[in-house]
Amino acid sequence: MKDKPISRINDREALSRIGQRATSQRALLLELINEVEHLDAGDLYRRAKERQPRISLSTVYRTLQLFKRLGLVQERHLDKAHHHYEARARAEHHHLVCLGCGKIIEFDCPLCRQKREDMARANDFEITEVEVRFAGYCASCRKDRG
Amino acid sequence: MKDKPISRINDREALSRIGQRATSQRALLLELINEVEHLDAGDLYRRAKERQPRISLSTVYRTLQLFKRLGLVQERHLDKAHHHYEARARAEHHHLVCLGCGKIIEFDCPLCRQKREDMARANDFEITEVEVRFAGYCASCRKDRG
DNA sequence: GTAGGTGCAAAGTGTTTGCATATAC
DNA sequence: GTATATGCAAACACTTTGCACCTAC
Repeated sequence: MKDKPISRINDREALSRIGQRATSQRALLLELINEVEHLDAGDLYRRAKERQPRISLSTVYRTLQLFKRLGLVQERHLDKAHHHYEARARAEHHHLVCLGCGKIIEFDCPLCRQKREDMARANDFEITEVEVRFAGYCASCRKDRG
Repeated sequence: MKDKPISRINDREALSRIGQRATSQRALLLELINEVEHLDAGDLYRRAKERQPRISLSTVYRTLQLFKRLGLVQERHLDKAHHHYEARARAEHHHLVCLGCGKIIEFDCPLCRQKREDMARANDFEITEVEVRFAGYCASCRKDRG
């Protein structure tokens, strides 16, 4: 089990520090996003409801938009159906996804970081999002498919 | 303007050669996909309708699924709202997207090809999809935002 | 002639929005 | 007290599906 970011005392405080109203919903969602990886809005809603049964799905969506705007989370496109979100504090990393079982393996790619620099310079772009996604089938899913 | 793949005589023939019924709708859609890049289902539908006004959106979706299954097109996630499709015959390449004006710059990345190999070997994966997406703001959109 | 494809309308998803109520500050 | 966030339900956009008719082979 991973440690929470040590710099954060608690989520309400983190919110007010950046000038946002610290509602219980926002604090809870921020906590969940920092605890669990690759959640989509539905996952987040289900988990949030366990602790705060009256929370609504629209609040989850609105809060995710807010967090995205604040740079607290990053949106990922790991499968076609939904967006996944992960805490932005984490180091840049990428995803290898199994299309059979949905397993996600994270990896680092220094070469991609280099490529990003090169592309930004060559095209006079300010690059703010990087997404490298490999997908396929893991060993055991390959076995199952024959 | 790019040449069509030279190996293809015409799209009806291409379809029957792979054992699929060569309907006029399929031939038209195949042609459009080979002509224009990064179309989404809606674009494709609108363009197809110009030449075949009775074609339906469900046919477009169903045909895209078929083509995907046959490996004729590849699905891309260039923005959140829709999937984009491109002809698979083309060499592996990636996308730099401007979040301001939507401009798409394609690029090649030999280093990513290398990384793909490494990841496949290290994790015993068969990697079938590779997606590298950089997004940000081009020079003129940066100017507009101040 | 028959298996399979098409068009249409209806149903499904995931996501956004309008509005009255509730809450943080 | 007031500006802002929430919950709910309704609206949206994209995609899929059921079914009767049509078409390629």
